[in-house]
Amino acid sequence: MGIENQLKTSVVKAVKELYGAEIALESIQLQVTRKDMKGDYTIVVFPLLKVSKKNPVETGNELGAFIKNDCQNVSEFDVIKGFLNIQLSHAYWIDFLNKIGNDDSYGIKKVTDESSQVMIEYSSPNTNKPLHLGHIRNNLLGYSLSRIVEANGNKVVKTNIVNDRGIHICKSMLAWKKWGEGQTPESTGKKGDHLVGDYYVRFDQELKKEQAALIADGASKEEAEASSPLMKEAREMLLKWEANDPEVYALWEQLNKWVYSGFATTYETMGVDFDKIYYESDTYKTGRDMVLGGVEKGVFEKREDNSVWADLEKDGLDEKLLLRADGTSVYMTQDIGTAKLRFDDYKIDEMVYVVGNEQNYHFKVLAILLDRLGFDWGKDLVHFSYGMVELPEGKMKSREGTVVDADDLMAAMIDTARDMSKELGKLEGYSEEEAEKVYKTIALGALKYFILKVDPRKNMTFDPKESIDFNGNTGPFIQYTYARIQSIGRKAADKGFSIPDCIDSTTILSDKEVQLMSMLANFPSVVKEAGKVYSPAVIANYIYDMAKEFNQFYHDSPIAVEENEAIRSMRLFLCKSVGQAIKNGMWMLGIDVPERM
RNA sequence: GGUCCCGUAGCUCAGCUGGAUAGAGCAUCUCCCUUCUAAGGAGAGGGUCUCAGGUUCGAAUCCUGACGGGAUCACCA
Repeated sequence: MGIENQLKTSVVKAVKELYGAEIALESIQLQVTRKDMKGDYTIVVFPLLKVSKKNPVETGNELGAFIKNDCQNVSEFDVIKGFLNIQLSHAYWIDFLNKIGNDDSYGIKKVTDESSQVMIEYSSPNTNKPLHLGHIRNNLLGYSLSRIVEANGNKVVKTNIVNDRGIHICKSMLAWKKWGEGQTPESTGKKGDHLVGDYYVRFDQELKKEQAALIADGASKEEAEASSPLMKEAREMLLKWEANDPEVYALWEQLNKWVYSGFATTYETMGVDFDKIYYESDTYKTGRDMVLGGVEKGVFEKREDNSVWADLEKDGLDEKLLLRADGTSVYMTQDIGTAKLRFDDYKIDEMVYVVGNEQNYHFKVLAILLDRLGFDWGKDLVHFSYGMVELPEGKMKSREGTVVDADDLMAAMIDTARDMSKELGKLEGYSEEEAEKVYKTIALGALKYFILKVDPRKNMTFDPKESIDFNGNTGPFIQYTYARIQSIGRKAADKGFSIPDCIDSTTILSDKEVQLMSMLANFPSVVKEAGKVYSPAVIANYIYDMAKEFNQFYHDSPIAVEENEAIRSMRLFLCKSVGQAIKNGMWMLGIDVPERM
């Protein structure tokens, strides 16, 4: 039985014996004691006054005395106002540390054959332009989420749906064909996704020019948009693509190949990956079949013009188009098809979509539609809805060139990490290659932590200047703490001290040491909470607190240089445990920790 | 206009299943490297938790309303 339940059980017993009342275990308010107060756990006595019929302090004292007597792990208690603060014995904490100290996967539950399987969709890029800051948040959240879900003992399938089809793709294809002069990533030395992205921008520029010319000739804005030859050409290209025109198809394949190789590099740098990638070009037809099947089953309605609709009025929503009059699919159709294929491929107990909150409505509708089509999990699908990333000067707008490119951002941060590291002279003795690896670890750690530490559902402001700061509440601060712990281990080894496998139960502990152990003890429940609310931020803030706490301990307690052997051993063992928890927590964020920095 | 989300220090954010004196980081100002990594530690200043009601022994946290900001309501994706 865990300590929290021991304490609660003891309270129930106390209430019964002292006041003759039966209370439910769950009704007891037990919390971790505030850091600035003496004690490890706190029982809030206010709710118990009804049965004790005494004042808070008196009740607290009576309960405290009983519990101290009843529960052997309790060594002290004191009552402040209506709060009963309980202190556990040092022997309890040492026993706790001995239990977890040698567990490399502390905080991470084992995945077994019986575990549920959770599919997590994230990233989902368009193949007409490179990844930007918004995608970074998506990718980091999705990846971290997959780790957190796994750490909670679930099997995870990471998946990506690539939006490789549609008019936007044709725009870059057309522009490259018209003005590309056969340029390739090799001939330009450009990453494939950037090259294709350039032509997407080019299309937009040329289109604007064309429309401006039409308007100058007296056409209205609407007329200009409707009659633009470029747009017409793009639409024709889409039709040809759908009809499998060999030339268009070959062009599409070539540009996509470039984009995919560009994306692969970006994903690699970012440190994310997928177990299974779906392509919209493969799923949209299935979606169309599903919708037509729905018409036959009578759950959708076909109109005179051949368009297909879902009536969502009884769900309090509007009508939703599922197939256009010309039979082509829309966004929703594709998601239905993708869902079908996924469920054919995997046994999925839970489906999580990591998609921005601007699509809340879309997923609300999707859940209803999947449910109507007979997917058991349809109405239970999880839309992990995260907020937008804004810049200090406002929203990112691709047309105004205020988009922060993912590759540029990561490269800039690696440069900063390199400069700073060299200036501090921390990596002397490392080869160029080893040092580069550390720079990258630090840079990506800073970026990932910066983004993951904020509550995912909130909009966040990304200040490039601030993200490059490696001091304070940052990824590098935590990485540094980890590196420090490793350094202590090396120092101890140099002096011929080894880290013990367990420590003696009579060792005396300082308040700070108990505080650290108590924080370590919370790790599993933090992981559980993060999994429940799908929030990497919960993990991030927890590790930060732990690192901060450790640095205070480090500052005023000698560890490897401590003279007393029992204390030195205990501290080394504690260091190791904290290091492991930091490493595992960072793993859940998808952040690596360096041995030196 | 309907629906949904957000509003906490100058800035960026924690805290929100109701509990003790509302916490960090950045920025500003002090101090600490002849003990293990100063990417660190200690301290100071900075708050009517948007506002107004309500529920409660107790509200930043729950409820209602207002104000401010955002998203969405396409035969776009």
